[in-house]
Amino acid sequence: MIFIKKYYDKSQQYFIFTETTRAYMSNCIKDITHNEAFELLTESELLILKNNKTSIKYDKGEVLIKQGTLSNSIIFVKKGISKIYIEGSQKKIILTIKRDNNFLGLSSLYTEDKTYQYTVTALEKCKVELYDKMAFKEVLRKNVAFSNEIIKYINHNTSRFYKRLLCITEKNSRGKVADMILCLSNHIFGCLEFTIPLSRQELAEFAGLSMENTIRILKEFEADKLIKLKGKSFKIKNKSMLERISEFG
Amino acid sequence: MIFIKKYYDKSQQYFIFTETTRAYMSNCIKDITHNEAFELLTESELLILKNNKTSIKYDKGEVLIKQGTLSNSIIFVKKGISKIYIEGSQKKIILTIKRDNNFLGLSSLYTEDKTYQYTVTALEKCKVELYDKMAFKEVLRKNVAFSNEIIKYINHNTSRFYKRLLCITEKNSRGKVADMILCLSNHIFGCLEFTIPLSRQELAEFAGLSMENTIRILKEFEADKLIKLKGKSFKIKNKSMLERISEFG
DNA sequence: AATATTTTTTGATAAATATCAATAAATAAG
DNA sequence: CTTATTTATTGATATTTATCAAAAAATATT
Repeated sequence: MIFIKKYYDKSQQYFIFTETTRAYMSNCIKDITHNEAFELLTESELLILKNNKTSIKYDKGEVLIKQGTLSNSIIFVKKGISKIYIEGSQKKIILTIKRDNNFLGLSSLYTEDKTYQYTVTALEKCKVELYDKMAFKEVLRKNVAFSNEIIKYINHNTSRFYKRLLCITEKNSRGKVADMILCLSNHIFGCLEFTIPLSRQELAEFAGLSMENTIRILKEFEADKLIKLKGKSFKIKNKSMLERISEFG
Repeated sequence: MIFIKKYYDKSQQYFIFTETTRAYMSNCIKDITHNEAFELLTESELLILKNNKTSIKYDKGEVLIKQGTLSNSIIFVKKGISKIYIEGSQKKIILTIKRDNNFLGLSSLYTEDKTYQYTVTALEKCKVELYDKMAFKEVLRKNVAFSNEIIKYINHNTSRFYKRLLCITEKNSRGKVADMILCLSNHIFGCLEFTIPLSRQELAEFAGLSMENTIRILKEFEADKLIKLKGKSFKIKNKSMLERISEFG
């Protein structure tokens, strides 16, 4: 159980450590979809939602949720990838990238602060449904199975943030970048080759680093044949090494 | 709205910035107590909990919840302060300090991963009640008002972590230490003079810094008459300056 | 296609923070 | 009360990371 902290060192091996007793666990746990929640609703409850629903299409770059505005809606993203981020006074940090069939805004349910805690923008064309929060809460009050399913989604989200917080405090910059690449691969795209809808600046905001540093590490990974880069297209060539860098870096 | 980032500079003023349009918002939002939830329960529901309850006393330093173990209980802390932290492979990070009348383990409800995500240890003598998770879930299923109140607690917690994540990524070390002091003052002790039940190492884990760096900054704050230190006893002497350091640092 | 604009990349440098080592202070143990 | 042990502090140094500036590449505009 003793790990001697190392530094990623091109000349020798990547790592020097004594034991490897733990299996690798990605910090980016698999996301879950939220569509099953609707199956728990009765006809009349579905009708309440239907009567208080607006369907909207967003183009790439458009804002679905703006941090600080009143949270009047619960959003269900039917189609499209979006990024959730917090805007600080000087920096932005991308909390997560969300795929289809996910709720947005659940974390503003029942809070004293009636505003959204984060901003969400579309990374590609998105089809969403806006549910009036009052109506949504009415359904929550009526249907306890639905309510508990929502708890499940919220807690799943929380788990991810615990991991993220640990990642950000504990890992060095290479570990953060490796973790991000694995997260994109495992969680968002589900394959080893993908094209990201993010700029280098956004990648940096996702990793929690400066843009220059992020780029430099990506290039370093490329030079060491861990990944192949071409603009926004990524190819993972040595996943297990990335995992080790993510874990020990 | 333009802030010229500064560095805390003893010789001149602490900060150089052009405008101050935003009001200070602590990153450590006031914690809420969880005891009102019980008032939402019927006699029979209270009985279910009562029949599946164990009352335990913990001494200082004892582990209430251990990260990675099966989450079989929902804990209600009746009395005493505890620390919640995540154990990484090389570092620990204290998520928060919890006071009386708070649930622990709510974030493990309905998650696929059946284990606790964090460790909780008593910082002083604690009186807690362990509720069997099955029984707790049964009550959740029966009582939607209770269930929604639990959502409220979970989301309140989430809000705090968003702020914490931002704090950790955005602030420099002085900002982090200032924020921590304000958090202890506002949130945990509710006054300007208090004695912390934490070692310097634990303070560092709370701030997300090395111990040496944390100590140095504390001494710096003391030299600049922002705080008065004596071992574990703290006295805040210039709160507004700490707030500015927390906000701009 | 030529030009302007933005994004990405590289290099040099400065700043921030962690680490290591040594000492001092506080607490515990005998 | 003295000694041992842990915790806190200080100083020196190395490492990490951000920042600034400039160049290259990619994209958008005319």
